Amino acid sequence: MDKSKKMVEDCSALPTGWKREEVIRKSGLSAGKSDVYYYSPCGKKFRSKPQLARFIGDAVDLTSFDFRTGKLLSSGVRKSKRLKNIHYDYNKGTRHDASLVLPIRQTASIFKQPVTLRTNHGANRIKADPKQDTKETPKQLFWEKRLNGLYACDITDDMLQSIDLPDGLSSIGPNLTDENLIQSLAAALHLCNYPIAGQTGSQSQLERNAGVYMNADQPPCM
DNA sequence: AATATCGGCGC
DNA sequence: GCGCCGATATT
Repeated sequence: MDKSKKMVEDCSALPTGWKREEVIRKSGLSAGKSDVYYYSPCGKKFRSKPQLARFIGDAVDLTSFDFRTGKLLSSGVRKSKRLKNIHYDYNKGTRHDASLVLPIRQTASIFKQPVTLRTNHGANRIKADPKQDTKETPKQLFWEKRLNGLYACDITDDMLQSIDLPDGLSSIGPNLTDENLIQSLAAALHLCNYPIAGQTGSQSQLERNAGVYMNADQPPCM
């Protein structure tokens, strides 16, 4: 068989590193029919959607994934590349950005990997409703830096102007741009059901060791 | 033995 | 008709 490069293309609907291959049957009764295969980043070959689903588990929701075409099947798929990480949750009727599903580390591996987490020390935790407090999920510090370089746009693909940072608000943390802080605040307002108060630790503490003194539940600002 | 390819069952 | 996977061919 052909040892040169196979016709294997990157699959946009799956994590980076996954490949898709389509081979046409050239003989037999089913000549002309095609078979579709996928290759995981570690090289394992998959030849059916059930087989694929068993390996990726809950990491990716494949209900809207069409195995044959390799694309997300929905009535109106956005063609913009900027939106390719955004999937639609048909159960809840809400959009989900992969970068906002925080506790899952984003790697090329098909296996879910544990994320090293920092638990908030009780002393510097923001006071919150006890009922909601039990349901809180841990976050990575400065996770919103992953939002850098992403922009909102309207249906005509025109970029929306980001709003300016209000006076009296300063960002805390390494290389955090004003725009990134805006994104962080917007995400906090969207995701949190408790007051957004910013950081409460002293400035010098935060500068010295953000890993210890930062409150990951609050945006990196004060 | 491992992999590529086609057959064909079952939904 | 087609997805899926067993059966068979190929290396």
